[in-house]
Amino acid sequence: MRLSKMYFRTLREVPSEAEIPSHIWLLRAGMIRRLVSGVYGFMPLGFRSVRKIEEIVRQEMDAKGGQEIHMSALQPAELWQESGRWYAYGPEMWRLKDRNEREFCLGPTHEEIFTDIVRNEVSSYRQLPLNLYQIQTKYRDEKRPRFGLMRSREFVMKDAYSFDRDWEGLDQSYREMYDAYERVFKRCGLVFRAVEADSGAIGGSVSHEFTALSDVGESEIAYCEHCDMAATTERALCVDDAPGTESELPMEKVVTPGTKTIEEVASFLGVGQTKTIKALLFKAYGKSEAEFEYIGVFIRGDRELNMTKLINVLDIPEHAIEFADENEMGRITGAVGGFTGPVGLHDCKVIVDSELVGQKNLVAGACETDHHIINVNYERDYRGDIVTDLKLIKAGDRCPVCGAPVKLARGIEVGQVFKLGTKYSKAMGAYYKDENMEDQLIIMGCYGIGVTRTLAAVVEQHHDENGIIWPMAVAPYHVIVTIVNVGEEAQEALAETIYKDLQKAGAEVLLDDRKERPGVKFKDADILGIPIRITVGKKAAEGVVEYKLRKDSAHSELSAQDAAAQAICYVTSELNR
RNA sequence: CGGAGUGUAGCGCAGCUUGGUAGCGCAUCUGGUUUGGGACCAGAGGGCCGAAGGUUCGAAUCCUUUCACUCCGACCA
Repeated sequence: MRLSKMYFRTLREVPSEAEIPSHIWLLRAGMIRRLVSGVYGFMPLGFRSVRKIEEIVRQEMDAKGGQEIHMSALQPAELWQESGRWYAYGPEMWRLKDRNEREFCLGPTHEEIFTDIVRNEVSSYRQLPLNLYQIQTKYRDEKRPRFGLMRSREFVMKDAYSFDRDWEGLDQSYREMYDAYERVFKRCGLVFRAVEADSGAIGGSVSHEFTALSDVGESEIAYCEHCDMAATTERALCVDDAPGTESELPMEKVVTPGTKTIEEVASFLGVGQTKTIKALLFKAYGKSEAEFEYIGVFIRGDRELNMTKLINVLDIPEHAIEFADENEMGRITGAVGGFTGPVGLHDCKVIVDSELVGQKNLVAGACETDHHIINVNYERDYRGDIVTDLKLIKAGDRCPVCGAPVKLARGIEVGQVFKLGTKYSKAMGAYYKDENMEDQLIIMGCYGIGVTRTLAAVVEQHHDENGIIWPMAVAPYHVIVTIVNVGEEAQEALAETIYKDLQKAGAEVLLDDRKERPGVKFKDADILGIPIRITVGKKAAEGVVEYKLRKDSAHSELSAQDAAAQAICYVTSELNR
């Protein structure tokens, strides 16, 4: 492709909408363009890279026996009502009606649709196992679209669904997808880690998230350097501190004026935050706005609540719970916010973090404004309707597997795999007949890769202060041949020769034949991040060119033939890594 | 959704406090000189100042309402 003919424009300045490197460079390289918040279009160069990722995904899916299909993004509400997710999915689902007022959504994911297809077509155990996938546009009306392709409202996703006879089959399918994912992300040039994850709105029991490590990532993982433990922080189990050994002292109400926060209470009473109880009052909805209950949650004062653990134990969708407001708090506790405690709390479900059970003589709110109670002990003074781990893991906490201190890291969630089990087959009636002509539920798994997010993650990990540095496998082109001075016949002729030779040898080549000054071309080549740069300049008459890799600063002078040969060799070796 | 901020030419911004009918850099077009890391000179085109109301002789500027966008928090591929 000749740059003089290509539809692209690099930007000299950083658009004000962009904050993080992937967003900045994809915009500046002219690869993407925003339509509205969270919705982007792909320009020729950007779309080529998207297709490269898709192709890698296809190859790895097909290698595991996956079969590609393509379902509509437009989905009827009925299927979602069958699975129960029409309500559970919440406001993130993009809903619409047709002219007859029939309800639809733009698919945020496709479990229902694939289950529906399969229940109608699969009837015998002989048709299983089955793995179907698609690469398709998904819609999620995100609360807060952010960071360009990182969190967008329209995005390209590969979603695969496995259908097995039994749990052993699912284990096998899951393992194969897991392997395929490792290959996909490795081929894309990502540094990533597979970690245990919560299954969230998708459901199921076991799940792993593939996280491309990056400081700008929105996903946080906890891992251990002494064992294999690695999990998202929302999933990671926490180890309770050892129980206190001191004897239980009698409770005593004390006056603590204006001490609303844990810090204030602890410093007012001169105790550590580990000797306090943090109280959080929530309002949780059932199936409708009218049906709700109040939930009092108690954890040790120095801990943070893990919201995911809470909604999991309550078995409600995330959008069905909110903090109680000041009026409700007053009604339930009889005090203003900041003085809620578990002792004498009525009309409210009480959920207690397991760690509190063993801790002795703690400080808690007295459910009376400006008062706390000291020497509060579990069992003797209060009990929970539910006692479970509700803590958010933090750096330095003990590893739940081996006890060593855990570390935290940030990353971009580029893929996730789930063992769904029978969640959808049961709700939607997807059965097969076994050897004895008996109906059996199909056992399902589902597997997603954020294709466009992967593109952003690649840029996030592969750039410098001058622009993108594409890994060969996802680069829009392999080589860029720059004519330093268009108009000089020797340069033009030699560049044309190299351009055609490289193309004949199978390389994807850009020829910068624009009537621009050299500086402009070099800057653009850096921004675009094409892995190999061949510069045809002053020594063209002698048949000599410069050969340089985008990732290196040094270049070498070679004959045109040698440069072309070296380029082909490098492309081949990189693609086969 | 809560909090903060911003909407002025394709992009980045100034002007707004103290109203007087819109400007700078980049980009674009023309001519010329340049040509190894985002050139220079001369000239030109391009904006219902986010939208709607209001105040005023007069509004980008003041007031009200609204929409959009970005950032910080809770959620996901």
